[in-house]
Amino acid sequence: MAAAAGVSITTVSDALNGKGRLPDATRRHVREVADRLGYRPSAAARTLRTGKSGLIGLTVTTYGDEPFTFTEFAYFAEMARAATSAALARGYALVILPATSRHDVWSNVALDGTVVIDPSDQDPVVSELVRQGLPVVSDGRPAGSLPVTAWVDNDHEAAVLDILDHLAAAGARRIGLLTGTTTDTYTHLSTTAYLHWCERVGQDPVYEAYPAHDPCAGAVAADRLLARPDRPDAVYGLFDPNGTDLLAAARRYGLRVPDDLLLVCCSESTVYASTEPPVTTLSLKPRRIGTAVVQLLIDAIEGAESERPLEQVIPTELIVRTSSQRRAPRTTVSAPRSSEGK
Amino acid sequence: MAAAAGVSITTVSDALNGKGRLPDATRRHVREVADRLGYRPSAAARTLRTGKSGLIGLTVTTYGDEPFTFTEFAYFAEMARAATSAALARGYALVILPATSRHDVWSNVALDGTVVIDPSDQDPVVSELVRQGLPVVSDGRPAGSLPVTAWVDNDHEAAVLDILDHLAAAGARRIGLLTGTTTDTYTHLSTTAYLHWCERVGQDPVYEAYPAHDPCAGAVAADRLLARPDRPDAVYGLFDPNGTDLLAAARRYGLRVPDDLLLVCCSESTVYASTEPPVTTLSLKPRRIGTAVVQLLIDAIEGAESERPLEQVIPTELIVRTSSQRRAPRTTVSAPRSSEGK
DNA sequence: CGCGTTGACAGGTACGTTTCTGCATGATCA
DNA sequence: TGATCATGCAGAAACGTACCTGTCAACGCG
Repeated sequence: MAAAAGVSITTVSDALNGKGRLPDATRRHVREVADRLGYRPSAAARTLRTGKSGLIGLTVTTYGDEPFTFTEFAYFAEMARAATSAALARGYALVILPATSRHDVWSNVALDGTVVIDPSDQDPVVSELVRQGLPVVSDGRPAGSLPVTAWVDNDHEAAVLDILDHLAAAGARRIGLLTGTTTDTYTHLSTTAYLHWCERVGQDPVYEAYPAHDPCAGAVAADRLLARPDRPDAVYGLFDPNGTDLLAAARRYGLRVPDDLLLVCCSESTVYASTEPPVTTLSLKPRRIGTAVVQLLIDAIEGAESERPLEQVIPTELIVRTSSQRRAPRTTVSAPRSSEGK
Repeated sequence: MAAAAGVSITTVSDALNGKGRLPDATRRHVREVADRLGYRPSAAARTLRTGKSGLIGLTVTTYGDEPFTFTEFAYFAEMARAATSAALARGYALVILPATSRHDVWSNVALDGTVVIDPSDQDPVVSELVRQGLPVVSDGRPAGSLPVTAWVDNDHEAAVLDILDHLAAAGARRIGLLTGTTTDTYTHLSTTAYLHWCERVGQDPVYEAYPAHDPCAGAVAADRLLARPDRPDAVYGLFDPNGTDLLAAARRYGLRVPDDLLLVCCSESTVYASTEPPVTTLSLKPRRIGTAVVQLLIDAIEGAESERPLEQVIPTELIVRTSSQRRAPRTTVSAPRSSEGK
């Protein structure tokens, strides 16, 4: 390449990178020759020399041997999409790396930093990365004393309390929960928030837990919840498919939604806008999280003293639809309009 | 590292890579010291030296500036998941690279090969990659004369014809289509197959097209289709959300599914198992496609004379549910059982 | 005893950049 | 006119690995 342009290697490098002291004529000439030859500087050599690869790991938790689960489809897809966009805009690319992947794959790719989704308590991958001096930013606050560089999360407790209040305000007397058996932070925080709320308002907890990675188990658990003798008159489901599963279960038991059963589930899916009835959902705003996580990580990589806070809480959004808005009870004569009526 | 173990660089390399002629004692010693020091060979240096990075690009088509669209969520997520697993199992990792991404990002990452999802006619990225001598395998047969190394696809025409026959057998007299305005191969092949079928059986085509990347437009198009004077009594929707949108539209017009309207849509989503009624879906088997694509690509990368065919057609699967199975018509006395009845 | 052979390593080079340093050349200025 | 200085480039040293090519000892064999 240098020979083809009749200049030295240095000049080529400087011309292509806009450095050095070169007259515009030389710069143009080199670039032209490079274009004509289809010359691309070697990414590997550049990485070796500069120590920067422009690659960011995106680590997803695995259940079994699959990288990510049905439960998280919509969330993961949106989050990954936003993260990809944000990274790209700053010249980085994302590498998908399952947390439990073989060690050789991890050490075979030169990463500038890593995004970790929902890291477990003593995640060995995270510790290893941090030990190597790589910045690690997590989606979901780190459990235990995991030494991440920064994290972004929702306020799951507040979100759950909000939903329970919302359901109670809509007339729910006994609110049930569909939760998971896994030990991740999201499930844990949400469940304890539910239990605290029950304690506070003096309601017996009514919940069913199932392995969230198994879509069939979800349908069964939804059914079980509505088959209980102490059947709830409102349910919050922590996972994406719970909404359709609960709707189906309600139909099986002849329960009308929202008349006999109020429903909310946590989901990023748009299908709940056109189910019968449309279901109220809690959005965790994966796009904002994905963007924020990547920004924090790249700030850390580039050593820019980030003016962003290193621990960010993204607000959730409750999208209220028919399933959690009870019509005026049929057994009651419709009361005169009152904006204060409880 | 070499110094710490008291041996030469060569010996370290040989010991860690299982090459050379070293006694087990030396090999163990070197590995032990490496472990103790937390030493990891530099991926960048290895890539530079060997010319192999262990990275595979995963190129997704973009609409607007977002890497992938709502329409393809479930398909993309499943396909990417399978591809990630397959790549990982052979020691490779996936890099997400939007097709329209900035050129500098593409040339900043050392790829061994690339998977392209639904490449457009004269995709400049693909041409560039091929020119560089990199293997490219596409999900979806290449349009035009795109010189991909190999491809994997479904037989979309056959799938559509199958569905139309299925609907006709269920009693449909006028079958409508919900299709897209984009020019990708999937939309094109499916639509022409529909038109051919209509011509063959002598039915006037009844279809609405909308920009598939816009979820709102889908709902509107579904509504439009059922509002037409020549309203179809059966509809096939090419895109994932069409099922729920059509169900909602049918409810608005007081049409019962499947009694007044038969419904099928192409989707990988499990929600259609528990909608009211459950909707018949066509699965394109993204997991099989993702796996096959990665296998072909890695075979090409490693120069293994693949015993796999370079053009693979993955069979689709029609998951028949209530929405496309008409009960015995109410206006007719139920006929004696006859397995030949048309 | 000499010679080939094999085992066990060390040396050195190349991979393709980036970047520091150096060296001309011509212009500017005292 | 000589000293200073900016300009325009070339040389060369890394970066850390893989692998080819030695070298040196020990050993078996005729």
